[in-house]
Amino acid sequence: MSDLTPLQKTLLDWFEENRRDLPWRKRYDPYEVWISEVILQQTQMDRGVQYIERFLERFPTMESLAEADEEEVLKLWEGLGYYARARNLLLAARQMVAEHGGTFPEDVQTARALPGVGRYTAGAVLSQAYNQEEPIVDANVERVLSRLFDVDAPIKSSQAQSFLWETARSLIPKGRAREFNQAIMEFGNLICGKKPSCMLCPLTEQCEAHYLGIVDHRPVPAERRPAVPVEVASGVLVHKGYIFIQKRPEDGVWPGLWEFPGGNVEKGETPAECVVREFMEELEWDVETAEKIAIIRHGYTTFKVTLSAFLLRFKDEHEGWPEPVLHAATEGQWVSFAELGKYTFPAGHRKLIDMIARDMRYAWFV
DNA sequence: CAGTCGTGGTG
DNA sequence: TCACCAAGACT
Repeated sequence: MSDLTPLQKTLLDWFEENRRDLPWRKRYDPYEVWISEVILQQTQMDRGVQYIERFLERFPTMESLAEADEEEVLKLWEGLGYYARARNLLLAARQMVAEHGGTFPEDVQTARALPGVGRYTAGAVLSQAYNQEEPIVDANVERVLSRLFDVDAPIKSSQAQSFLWETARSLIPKGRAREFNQAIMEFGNLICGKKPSCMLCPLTEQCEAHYLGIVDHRPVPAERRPAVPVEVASGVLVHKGYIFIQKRPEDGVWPGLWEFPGGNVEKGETPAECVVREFMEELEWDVETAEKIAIIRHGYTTFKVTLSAFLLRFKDEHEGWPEPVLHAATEGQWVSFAELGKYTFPAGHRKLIDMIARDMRYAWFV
């Protein structure tokens, strides 16, 4: 421990003083670390922590998760996005119970063979749970290292990435990977953030970007394509007080989530015409719009979506329950409004449900 | 390897 | 209001 570089010592000392209480830091249990890391992928800490606590409360062990239903895992995931993570989590848990004695693998190759475990997550779990000297590079580490070493290549370029991973590996002090990896991430989160607090930083004297006065220009972001505007329309079909929902396919956007049927508004078509057409194409049902419920704006990945939502009814009288011919879903279901809470919806449709619940116009079926 | 995969916080 | 982006993985 005597041969720490100033950089290593400063980060470790800073972490000693400033480490936050986070869910997996009580025991560094491999299962808890793994769950936490997957939830935190592309997710901000403050938001992710709440999901971590709920998830670990419901599924405290590898075995309990392996026995879970996908529907329940998805429900816990609702609102987090990137829903393939949830299904991969379940698949990996079952794989670990079946093949690895219910524990997270202790070597990188085996760990990375698990669905949803990439370079970052493998290093994060192995270093934090087992104190193995495996590096990690996330957005926090990218900020810290790109500023300390003035990385001028675009941060996502293969050049920059190979430098970052090599550097991250070389910086790990012998026997202290658990502390150091967390230290550099926590530092990147609390001090060397998007808007860095250089006034509070104990590393300014070793920071090339600070010396050059270009901290705000590091890291160099990847050029980003502008979000494409998309207009969609969805319909809440009410029949005898019940609402029709369908389950999305296992691939593509929102895999395995439930939704109100609908689709993209084509050129020369109104949103209302779109919904009617979509119900015919997706379900072979002849419906008509009763009224417009709301317009909801939300974005996902490369799109910014304007969602027009309509209340629908069947065009013709129906004695019983018409059978849908599913063309865009794996399952269909008639449910009461109260039962909608048990299903997992994309954020935009969840917003729609909340709006309906609060609108007195719809008290008759809510 | 560049595109896909969400969402809410933030300035 | 809006662009940027976060403890990335997969194809």
